Formats: sequence, C-alpha cells, structure tokens
Amino acid sequence: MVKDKKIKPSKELPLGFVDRKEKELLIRDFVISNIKEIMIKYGFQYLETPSFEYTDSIGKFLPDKDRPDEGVFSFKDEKNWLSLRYDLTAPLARYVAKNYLELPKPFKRFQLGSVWRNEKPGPGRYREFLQFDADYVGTKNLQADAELCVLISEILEKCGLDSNDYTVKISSRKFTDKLFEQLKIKSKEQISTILRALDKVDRLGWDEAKKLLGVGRKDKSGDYTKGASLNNDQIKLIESTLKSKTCNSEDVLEILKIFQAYNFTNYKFDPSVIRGLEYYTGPIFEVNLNFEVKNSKGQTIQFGSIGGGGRYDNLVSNFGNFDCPATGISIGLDRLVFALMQKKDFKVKVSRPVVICVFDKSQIKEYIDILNKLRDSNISSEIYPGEGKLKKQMEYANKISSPAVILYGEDEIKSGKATLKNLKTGKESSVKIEDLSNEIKKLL
RNA sequence: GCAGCAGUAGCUCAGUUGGUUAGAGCACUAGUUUGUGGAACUAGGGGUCGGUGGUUCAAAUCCACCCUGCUGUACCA
Repeated sequence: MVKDKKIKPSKELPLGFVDRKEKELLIRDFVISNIKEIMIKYGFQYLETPSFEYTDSIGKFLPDKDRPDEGVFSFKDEKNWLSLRYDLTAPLARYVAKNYLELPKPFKRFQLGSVWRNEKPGPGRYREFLQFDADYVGTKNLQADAELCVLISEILEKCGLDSNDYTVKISSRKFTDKLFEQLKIKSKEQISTILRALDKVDRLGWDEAKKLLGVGRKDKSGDYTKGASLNNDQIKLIESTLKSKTCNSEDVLEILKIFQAYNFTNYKFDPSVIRGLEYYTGPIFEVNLNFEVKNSKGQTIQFGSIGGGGRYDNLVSNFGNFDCPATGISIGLDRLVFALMQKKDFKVKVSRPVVICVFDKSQIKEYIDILNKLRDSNISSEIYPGEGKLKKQMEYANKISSPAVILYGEDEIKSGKATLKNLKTGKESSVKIEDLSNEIKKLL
C-alpha cells in the first residue's frame, strides 16, 4: 500500500483556548456546588440563557458603538449578526427587557456559564471562560449592592479562603463624578483616560499612575502610553483626594452601614476601584486576592481581580421605555479555581475503578456477574476494556491508579473464590464472590 | 496592537568558530516473566530541528519575513 503524505489536521488549540483536566474540573464542581447552595439560600433564581445573542442585543449599547464587533466572536446567519456572549450581564438585560411584564420586581437571578472574548489572552485569562453572575434587577435599594458583597464573600470562604486571602473593595462612580466636577473636567474622553489611569494605581503605584494622568508613561518594555494631560494642580488634587480614603459618597456610606448590620468586615473603601466600565452608574465593587499566584513555570504573575461588579441603572432601560435600575456581581470561576489550586492543597477524591481482569473471553458472563455485583454496591468498577495479556492489564490498572484488580481465571473458578489484589500494597487475598464488595470497600 | 524572551521526539531539554546518518532522560512498544503493575535490564519505534524564502559546496546553527507560546504593556463590556 502506498502511504500518501496526507496533510494532517492540527492538534494545536486555537489561541486562548485550553483543555481542562479532571482535577481542575472537580475543584470547579466543588466551587459550583457551593455557589448554587449559597445562591438558593440567598433567594436567587437559577437562569440559563443561550451562548449566542444577536450582536445588536449585547453590543448596541456598549461604549464602542462604532465597533460593535470588536472583542466578540461573531458570525452572520442569513439575516443577522450573532455573537457569542462576552458576559452574563448583557444577556440578562436582554432577558429582563423581553420578559419585563411577567417578572417579579425586583428580580433576583444567578447564572453560570461560559463566556467568550475575542482578545489577547493573558496569564490565567483565556478567550473562553466560566463566569458566575448574580444580579438584582429592578431595585434602587442599596441593600442589594451590600448583599452582593456579603454573598460573594460567603462563597469565597465556603470554597476554603479565609478573610486574609481576599478583600472586597468598594467605591462609587459618584465619588469620581464629584471629583471631576471639582476639577471642572467635562471631556468624556479625558475622563475615561483618567479613570483608566486611576485603575492602575494598585498595580503601578502612584508615581507611575501620575505619569498617565499627565503627559504619558513609558513602560519597561518600551511601550508608550499617552496620558490625560492634566496639569500639576489637578493631579495633586486627585492624588490627595484618593489617598485620603475618606468617603464622601453617600451611596457607599450607606452600604458600609449595611455591612455593619450584616457583621461583614472584610471590605475596604478604595476610590481607585474603577472597573473601566462605562455603564456603571453607582457603587462598584471588586474582589482581589491577597496572595501570590504563580504560573506553570513558577513565575509570579499579575493576577488581577477575580470578580467584581456594580450598579448599572441604565442598561436594562436601554431596551425600552421603562426605568429599570439594577446591580450585579460576577466571578471568573476558572481564575478562582486556578488560584484555589495554588492556595490550598486540595485533596480531590478521584474514584478510579476496580479492574476485573479478563483471562478468557468466553468467561465474559462470569465477569459481568461480578461487575454487576460491584456496581450494585456502588463500587466504581470495570472489566478491562482493552485486549491483551494479564501483564498489560495490570499495567493499565496501575496507570489509571486503580485501587485493586480482581483475578478470576481457571484456578479461581475451580475454587469458587476470586483473587483480589490490592494495588497499593500488592497483597493478594482469596475472596468469595459474594464477599468481594465488602472486602473492596475495606481497602478503598 | 506594542515590546522582551522562546520554539529541536508525546514531555523536559542538550546540540555555535556552519561540516558524516540530529542526541539524552522520561514516556511509548516488545521481550527477560505464555497468570501479575509500580523496580531493573535488553531491543525497538518515533523528528517537515515552528514555517517560508535567502546566503553557502554545505544550515538545527547565519540573515529576512511570517506563525505560535510565555511575560509585560495597551485595550477590556
């Protein structure tokens, strides 16, 4: 036979996508089950919306009106542009607008699902990731905002973090609005440049951030970023206002009061929390981890926040002629799981099957009888699924970390007892078929 | 997008004054053991040296461009 040189399909993954293996998935399952439990306790409804939406519905009201396609994965069907959702808030706004009359007001829902962003991936950031989102729609009551912070904190602690491991930071758009009024800055473009610069205070420090407020900054790779062109007096005022950490924003003060009532203390008023989102209208929150996160090469990486949110009183009402204030928070679950795996040495219980070795295919009925008995006792088990000699079967069992193998060949069939081999200790024992389940449970 | 570093077997990597047939460890396959894994030994398979073009008698090695990855930075709903 002539071997054609076929062009082989690529085994590489598209940029920014990853395979996720069992350990990560099991920890993720653990996190998700905690979330569901807590959300139901807090009285939220569980919702799922499709991965695709009309680009219009999730893009139209974004700041980048000229480039609704930027940053999202989109395609055109016969008629319309569709996009994979880039978060769970925009689809929620669409859902609420569509079902506005039927829904209770306020409407509390939570959602878990993958979201996609067509942008350059970074450390721990991919183009597909799992997000958790909880929102209060249809209320101006700031207790909602406060409760979101309490709730996210409960989730993190339930997942094994303690209060030193994370901080909920809170600020308000109103705080910076006031500041800009004082500075007499009205240009929208300048304001967003300033906000972006302030957002970086944490990471770069004040000296570098101030360059971004003024002329501009050259980073260590040599790349230059243009600044907001403020004068020195303006920069000084911004710096002193933010550094004073005194909150003159009424909405935040009210939330802090509610925190007290909840006995919630692990928060920090931090006016440098910006979140860059132009649709936020009031209080904003961000959750940061306080421990170092390393990549697979052992390098400490800039991990950033694992969640955040805020009040967006105009997003839903963009869809129609109704007033619909809302507030929400989300967590990047894959990033949380990634961090959790480093913080805690999770002992994930992976159940591996007991392997029943095959000596003679004609005895398949005997093997299946044993298999059914084990499975009826809820023991993970299988008949060796491949083909080959006993040695190969043992190697397989070892490779999958099976706890034990069952040998039931000619000799055993004669005596009516199977050989049970514990793969951890290597010890073998002769066990009656009806006692197998109990004996296996002892060694699991 | 911009910048720095990197890309040689499935994985981790060695391999420069350019020079036979490109190496090692781990992993894999077979055997030593036709009913016994994790150890050892023996043998074996596996490579478009990221891609394309160029320089040269000769390129994994030098040059150009491109692709991909990591890190930082920008943007980030």
